[in-house]
Amino acid sequence: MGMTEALPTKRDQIVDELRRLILSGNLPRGAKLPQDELARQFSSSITPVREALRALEAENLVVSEPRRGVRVAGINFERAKATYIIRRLTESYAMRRAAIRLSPLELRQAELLLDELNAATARHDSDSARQLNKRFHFFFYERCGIPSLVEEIDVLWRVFPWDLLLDSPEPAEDSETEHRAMLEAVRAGDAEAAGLALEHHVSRSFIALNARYTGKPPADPFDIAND
Amino acid sequence: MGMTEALPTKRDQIVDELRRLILSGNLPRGAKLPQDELARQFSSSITPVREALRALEAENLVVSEPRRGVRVAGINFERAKATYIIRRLTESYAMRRAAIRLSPLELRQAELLLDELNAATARHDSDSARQLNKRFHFFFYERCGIPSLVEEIDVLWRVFPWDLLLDSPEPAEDSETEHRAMLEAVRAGDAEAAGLALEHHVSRSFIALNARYTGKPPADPFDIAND
DNA sequence: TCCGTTTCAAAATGATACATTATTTAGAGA
DNA sequence: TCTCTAAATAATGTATCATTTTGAAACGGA
Repeated sequence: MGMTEALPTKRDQIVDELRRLILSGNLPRGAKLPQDELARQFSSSITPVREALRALEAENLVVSEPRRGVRVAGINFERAKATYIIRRLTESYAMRRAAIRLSPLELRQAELLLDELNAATARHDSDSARQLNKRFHFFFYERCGIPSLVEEIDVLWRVFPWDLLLDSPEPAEDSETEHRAMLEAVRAGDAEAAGLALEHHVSRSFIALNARYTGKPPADPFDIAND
Repeated sequence: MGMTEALPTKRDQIVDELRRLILSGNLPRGAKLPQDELARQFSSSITPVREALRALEAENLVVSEPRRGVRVAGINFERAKATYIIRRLTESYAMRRAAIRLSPLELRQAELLLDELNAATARHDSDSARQLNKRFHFFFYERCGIPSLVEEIDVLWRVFPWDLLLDSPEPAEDSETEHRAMLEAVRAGDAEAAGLALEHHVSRSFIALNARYTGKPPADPFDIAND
């Protein structure tokens, strides 16, 4: 077979694993990341570790002070807010495009995905749920007709501080309802409704986070007149 | 004084210098970047060079194929398209917010900036023109009330492949008309009109680029039904 | 000549070891 | 307890080497 096998280098494996550990909350914000210890844990020499840390530094996932080492980057709520705003704008645009491009078969596949996701949520399998949530969202985005845009949205998801949401998981019913609304809007071929459903989904998520962090009343922070 | 002196490491110097060389065009797109040669040129060992290349890779300034080395990133028209889309969405949102926040004094300042910009364009001072263009745009964005969002827009402008526009500069009259439209919409306090004016500005720029690169008729690529 | 295979050199990756420098910690002395 | 000093710690940088892969050159048969 002409399959070109992906040959991941050790440094890439370390980058991916560290990113996963950070975003999943296993490595708390501010934790020190000593090269020799990482090398031991990843069964490698320090050379790939040092390269991996530079890559993560450029992603703003870790911060480095010269000669003092590298730490997991602290929470930057303001940055998270900007990411939410850009996610909301960009993903709703992709959603509008996808809404008029999905075939009936693909719609059925999306529905099956949603069922899987809801099942995982119901049995509190948060690992599967998160994975399926991403697959459900990207099932639409990937059909927006602009691959490079999907790539950029993927970057937004990768750098998104998911661990912010860890301690107080989102209300499952809300998410379920919103996902269903997105699906139904797409089924109806209503691009505008699909885009709005996604905007509402992202907004509601941020409003909850915002209220928890700032203690402010849940006014819509996306309203151009607010803040 | 409690000034903490910045102590640049060698790898940071290499990152900065390579970035400068790439963005200034001294290192052409696609050029190979062999570690040992770079080490020689920067009078360092290979280790700092390898770390520097990882950082630049995360910035998308260079691309690396495993076991095949690192090259200066080539022009990626598809990626430029995604950047245009995200710019259009994000900057028009910032513009809408700014439109209801500018004071009469600031409006006057914006007008003076625009006069300066038009003057620079008229005398074909493209360096000043580009700088003033950015100042004019960001004069609004910076008043949207969300600093972190401005930061992200700034990243979009920094990563933007401006050299794509080098050989055929934009029609100056179009830009001038559109800038004026933005300003007048803000003067009227019409957030929606200001946002739309900016969307039109970005769209028109991309349509021209798109036509030149793909030879396609100038259908609006932002229309969700197109492509 | 054209095409595929073999061989070989170059380069990236990874592993060690060590020097240098700055930070942190521990401890002695006040 | 506080401060200063000294050792330990850790990051940075240098130097070499082994391994693996790629790219190209050499080779040989159709």
